[in-house]
Amino acid sequence: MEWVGDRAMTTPERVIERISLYRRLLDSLKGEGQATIFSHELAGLARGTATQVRRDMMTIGVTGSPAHGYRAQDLIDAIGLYLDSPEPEGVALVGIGNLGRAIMAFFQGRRPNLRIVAAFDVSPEKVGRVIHGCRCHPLDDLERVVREEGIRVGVVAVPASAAQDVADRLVRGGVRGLVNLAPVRLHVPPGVHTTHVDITMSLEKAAYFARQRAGRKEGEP
Amino acid sequence: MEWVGDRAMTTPERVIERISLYRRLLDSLKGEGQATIFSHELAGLARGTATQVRRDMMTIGVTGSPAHGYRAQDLIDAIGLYLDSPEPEGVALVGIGNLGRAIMAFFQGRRPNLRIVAAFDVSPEKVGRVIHGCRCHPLDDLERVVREEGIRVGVVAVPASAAQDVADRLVRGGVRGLVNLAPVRLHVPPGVHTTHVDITMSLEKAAYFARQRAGRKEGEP
DNA sequence: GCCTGTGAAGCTATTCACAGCT
DNA sequence: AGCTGTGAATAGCTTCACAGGC
Repeated sequence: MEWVGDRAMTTPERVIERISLYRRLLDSLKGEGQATIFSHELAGLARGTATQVRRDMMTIGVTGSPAHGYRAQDLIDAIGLYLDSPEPEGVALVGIGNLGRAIMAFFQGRRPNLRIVAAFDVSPEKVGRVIHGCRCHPLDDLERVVREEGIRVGVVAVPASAAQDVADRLVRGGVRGLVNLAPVRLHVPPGVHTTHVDITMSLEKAAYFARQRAGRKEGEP
Repeated sequence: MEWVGDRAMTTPERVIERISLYRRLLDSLKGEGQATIFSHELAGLARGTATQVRRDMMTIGVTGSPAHGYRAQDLIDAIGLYLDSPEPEGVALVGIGNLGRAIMAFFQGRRPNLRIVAAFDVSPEKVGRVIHGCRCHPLDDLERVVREEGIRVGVVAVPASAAQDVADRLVRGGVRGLVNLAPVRLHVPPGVHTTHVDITMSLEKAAYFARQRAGRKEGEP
């Protein structure tokens, strides 16, 4: 984090999104044995511009060399330092329907520092089971478990009608960051961050822009 | 749509996202019998500002009255005119895992104009079945079916390793708008729009912003 | 040459501020 | 008084352009 005077310069969301993406790209790159990368290469993978990549590198304090570009490991480390919490962080997942299970499956051992450690559902037949290595609790225990485990991040994967109630409980339990997958806008107190993942909206958007074809030669989305 | 000369003024993504959201909010509002709405009310629901709502109204060409605000039905109609295709539009969904099924379930009769009409999967035991009223085809038929049905919008809900291949097939079949749920960046030819829905990224972002504490200061050059 | 790092310029999106209406 | 519609101002983000280094 950068500071100006005694005020924290909070990094823009867009930058956080991009460096999260960079890390994933670099991870898979490293699997292929590539040790260094130029800004224009990373830009190509991330579908951005080289200048923007270099700006982002400035933001996270990484510096490369004109001869070889950036060392992939440097980037990964710097991004980790920038994005991750120093200690492992637990995530609560609420709603173990198809969506919830998809998220669990996907997150399985993906980032060691950010693990789904508790799941919640109203459905009694899911409670008590262990899905993808994660214990399932009844919804009524949400606030207590979240507080006891010191969980600060929650994922809302319940139907729209239940989303606000679930968010309220999570916040009461101490959660400060939410990912909401329900197609509603949550109301949360100041100091709690929520990012909305709205698949309906994305589909409508894609349909709209699909119908905007016949654009001139200009290429980039 | 606005035009400048003979060139389409393409509406910014952000605006499309917001008006899609407005419509959903208005739909549920109408269910409760509210016929008119002020900009500040809609802004409250959408977590935006009243000015921004009024700007968006300008964009889609809706005008309200100082006395009663906007007529909800006017807004819904105008948004439909702006966002929706004149004829019903089919969507192809690729990947019938948890994520794909969640999307199907959610979209069930949601927007009459935008329906998932074909699903695809590699897994033989899914093929041939009808899930959520939608026929499941083998992946090999993707290009043919998409072309035959004139499908222009596709949803990629397959594992990361398969996403680019699926996207290529969709595009070859004639798709011009993609929603990608896999955690990779797709490479598509100019003229094809893709919107990325990246749950991993959202989670990392939420975790980052949840942690607004006085952390380390970035130091050594 | 081709690269990085970065001040400055250029754009885009959002907000301000106020005229005009009811 | 309270609201809409909107030019003007502002804030935020991206790209340009070039100095400096291999």
